[in-house]
Amino acid sequence: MNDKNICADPCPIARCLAFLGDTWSLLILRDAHIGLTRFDQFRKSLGIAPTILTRRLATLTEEGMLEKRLYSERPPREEYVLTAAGRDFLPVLIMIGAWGHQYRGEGPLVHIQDVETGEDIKPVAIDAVTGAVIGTRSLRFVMPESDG
Amino acid sequence: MNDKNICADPCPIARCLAFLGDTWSLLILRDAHIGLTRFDQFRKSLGIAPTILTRRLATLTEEGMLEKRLYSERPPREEYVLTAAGRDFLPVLIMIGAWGHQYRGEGPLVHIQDVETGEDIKPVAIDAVTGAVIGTRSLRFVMPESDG
DNA sequence: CAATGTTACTATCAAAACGAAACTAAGTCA
DNA sequence: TGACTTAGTTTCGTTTTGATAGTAACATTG
Repeated sequence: MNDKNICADPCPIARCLAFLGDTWSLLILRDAHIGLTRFDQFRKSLGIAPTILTRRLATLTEEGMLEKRLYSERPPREEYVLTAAGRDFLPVLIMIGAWGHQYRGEGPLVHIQDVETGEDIKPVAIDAVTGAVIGTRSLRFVMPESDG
Repeated sequence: MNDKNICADPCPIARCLAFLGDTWSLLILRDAHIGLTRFDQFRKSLGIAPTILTRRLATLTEEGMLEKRLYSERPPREEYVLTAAGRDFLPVLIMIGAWGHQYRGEGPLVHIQDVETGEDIKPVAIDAVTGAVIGTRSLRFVMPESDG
C-alpha cells in the first residue's frame, strides 16, 4: 500500500485503514478492549511473532490508539493501555464481530454480553439524525469542495 | 497471518478479519458500496496494481462478498457486484468512516449524506437489546462452551 | 552469590506478498 | 487493416512476514 497517498485521501475510511488496515493491529485492539495490556499477554493470546508485535504496538502507540504506561519501577516495565481514540474504536470492532457472527458463525463462538443485563448484545449501526438503521436508506458519498 | 488458526478461532471478529483484514479488500468493498463494479473502475479509483486487484477480487468473490456477473455477451465481460453478505458489511465501513472522521478528520473530507434528507449522517452503534450506545455500558466477552 | 525465572524485547534469515511496468487475449469499431 | 477497450497475466526487484534464537535488566530462590 502507498500510505502517503492514502493519508491524504479525503475518504475517512481510507484514512483509518491507512494505519489500521491490518489483521494484527485490529486483533491487538480487540485484545486491548478485552483487557490485555502487556507484551507477553498479546503475544500469547495472538500467537504473533514478537518482531511483528513490537512493530504493531509501536505503530498503534504512534497513531494514538495505545499509550505506554509504567506499571513497575523496579524492574522498569511498561504496559499498553487504550487511549480515548482506542476506546472509541470499540464500535468498529463490535460491528466487525456482528458481521462475523452472522456470516461466519458456524461452531463455537465467543459472544458479547451486557454486564448489567447478562444478555447478549445485538449490535446495530444507526444514523442518529434519522434514527434509521444503516443500510435501510440510500446514502450518498459527497466529495469535499476542492477549494483548499 | 496464520489464516487456518484464525478461521477456527471462536472470536467472530477474528473470523471476519481472517480474510478481510487487509486494506485493499476493505477499500474495494467501500468502492463497491459507492457503486463501482468493474475491474478498471476499481483499478483507477484505488491506484492498485492489477495483480493485487485480481487476487483481492478473487478472494472477495470466493468468500461471498462479491459476485461475478456477465454484463455483456459480446464481447464477454464480467463485473463484480455485492452479495447480501457484502451489502451487510456496510455498517462496518460506516463505523470505520465515523472513527476516521472524528480522529483523522483534518482537511477536506468525503462526507456521507442521507439521500432523502440531504443531511450528513451521524453513525452510532447501539445495542438493540438495551438501546444503549456501544461504549457506554460494560461488556463481557464470553467464551463458548467447549463441549463440541 | 550463583542459578534460574520473568518480561520485553532484538537479530537473523528464508518464504511470501507486494508494486511497477510491460505484455496478452478477445473482441469492437472505423 | 489498425486502433481501441476491457480484463486481466508475466516478470522481477523490493518489502514484509513468520519462526526461531538470543539479549538485557532485574527479581527470586537456594
